[in-house]
Amino acid sequence: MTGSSDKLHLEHFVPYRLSVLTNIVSMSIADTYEREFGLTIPQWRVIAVLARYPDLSAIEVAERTAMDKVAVSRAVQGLLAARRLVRTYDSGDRRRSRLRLSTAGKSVYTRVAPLALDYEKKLLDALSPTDRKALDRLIGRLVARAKRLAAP
Amino acid sequence: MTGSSDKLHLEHFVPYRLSVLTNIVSMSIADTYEREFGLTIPQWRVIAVLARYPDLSAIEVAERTAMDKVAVSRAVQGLLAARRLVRTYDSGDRRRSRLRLSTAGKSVYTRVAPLALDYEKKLLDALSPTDRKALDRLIGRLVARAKRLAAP
DNA sequence: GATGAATGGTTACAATTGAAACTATTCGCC
DNA sequence: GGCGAATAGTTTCAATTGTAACCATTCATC
Repeated sequence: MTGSSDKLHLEHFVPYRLSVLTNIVSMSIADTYEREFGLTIPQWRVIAVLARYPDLSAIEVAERTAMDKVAVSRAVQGLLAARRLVRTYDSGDRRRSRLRLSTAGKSVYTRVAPLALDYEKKLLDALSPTDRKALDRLIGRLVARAKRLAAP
Repeated sequence: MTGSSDKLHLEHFVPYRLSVLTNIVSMSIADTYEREFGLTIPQWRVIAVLARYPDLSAIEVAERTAMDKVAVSRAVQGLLAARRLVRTYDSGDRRRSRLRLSTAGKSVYTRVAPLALDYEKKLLDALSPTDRKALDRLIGRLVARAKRLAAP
């Protein structure tokens, strides 16, 4: 019994479709952040996580943003140069940085966060409340599964 | 009435979660294709679409793979160098190429396609049949909406 | 308390990607 | 049939990203 699923059509292949969706979404967002705030997406992620959890180290930021430490290091450099971040070092372990938003950084956050939520809202307006819940659950399950499949 | 949705938590922000999911999936796939077949993802997309629709031009390939013409040009170069593709030119319009898989290219396709479908199957095993249908529908709607939001 | 392994973070270099300019050909129009 | 605009595809150069090597500091063990 050979279902339609055993022939490969790119336009029905889930990894491809996810990639197309994510690209469109990420590019829309990146455009806005870059144009209006001079922020890259990695920089925005760092700001978002530090707004909620101040005084994380770079590695802790990496864990919470799904970025690697090099990406965090570069995002932090940019934000420091723009004076949107203040960096000190842990007195107990001088390898560890402590990162927090400057006043300017907080201001960027309070201006960008509503835009981000607004975009998300507009995107999810395509779905019914039930579908929104389903999407959330599906993404969670797929991430868990994809991680397990990638593990070895 | 301020629901939980008006504070931004990266870990619940749909564009972020989509990006994380897509990265994990794409990297798993890219690893396999690269390691076992020396194929990049753009190259794989070109092969997949030409397996189904032979004799497309580069621009037609671009339309069907959501890639831009530069990405297609580079993928085609790699595939030509590996002798996995044959290129001729349209006799009526000599700007247009006609691309088709060589014997070697077809052989790559028949070996990669089952792996791709198998990965997709394993990924979707995390979901019930109902959820799989739902995912398909949700992705479709989100793509349509994201395109409209990006349009202006 | 010295010494090698581990950790936090940065830097350097190569590979990938994106944007714009470029070539070749064809189309539209007079 | 000639001339400017448009199209197919490539190339070039800069910017981004990935990988590995690299410091500095701390930890574990002796």
